[in-house]
Amino acid sequence: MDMDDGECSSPAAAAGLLPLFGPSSPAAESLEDKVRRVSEENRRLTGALDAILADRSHLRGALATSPTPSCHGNNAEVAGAGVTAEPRPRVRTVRARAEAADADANHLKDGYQWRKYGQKVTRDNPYPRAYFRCAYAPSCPVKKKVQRSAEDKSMLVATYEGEHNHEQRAQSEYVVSDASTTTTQHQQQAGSSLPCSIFINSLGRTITLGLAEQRPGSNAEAAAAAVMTPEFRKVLVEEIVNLLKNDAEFLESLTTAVAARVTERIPPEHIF
DNA sequence: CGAGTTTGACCAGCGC
DNA sequence: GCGCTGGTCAAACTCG
Repeated sequence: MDMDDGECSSPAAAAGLLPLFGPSSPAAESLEDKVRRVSEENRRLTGALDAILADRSHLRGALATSPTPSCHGNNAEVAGAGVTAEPRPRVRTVRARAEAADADANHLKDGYQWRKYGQKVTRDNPYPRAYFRCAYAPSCPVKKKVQRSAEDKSMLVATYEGEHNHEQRAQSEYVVSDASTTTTQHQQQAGSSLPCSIFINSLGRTITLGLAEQRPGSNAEAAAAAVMTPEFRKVLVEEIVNLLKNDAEFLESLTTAVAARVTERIPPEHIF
């Protein structure tokens, strides 16, 4: 998904144009126009998602037919989610394409500082798994496991465990979607939780979508079917739209682009 | 010299 | 009980 809009930062945007999503939008663009454009954007995103989902379908197929991968250790910890009433550490799985600088090390930039405390070669993956703790706050309970995908070595799979008890976002990268809990819950809570992860990198103008790792005992085919439903895709698009609305950099770029478009349409005689 | 990383050892959980 | 596996520890090492 190409989010690169080119160089579009401007002093006007920095000075603060009228808010695009606010109640006092300029009359230059009618509400219907805005709705139409948002709908078009929605369709465009849906199309892009179709392509992504199609690309993932063969992986899901392999997942459904192969013997349960990664069915020990950390995943076993997750396997009980939903079975017991005990609160468990929040577990999120994020897949992201490794940047060139990260290609050698199992580093996945997510805005937090991490300290590596271990590395292990696991049975199902020839690539070593790295273990990280949050280095920002010693008391922060969050842990992260990063391992290169065995299927696509350019993909890094990061598993986050727990919640940060502090605020520290050093970069404009947000890990947004929750890939925790069981597949059953994904299906039941399709309106609030997606069985995949979304990784938005505003700096690189990229969005990476990834399916969550299948948990032991989950029905991979059912999960794949759930992913392909129009409801899921609608929820996914809504999630992305919400995320982009909250992304200051994206909003700034969008505002600037819209301002430029509006300026183009203003007759020269109306420009001082 | 201090902070961060590496890596072998150790421990706990699980299945047989 | 034993072996296998993932997770963690901590001493040694590296780097700025």
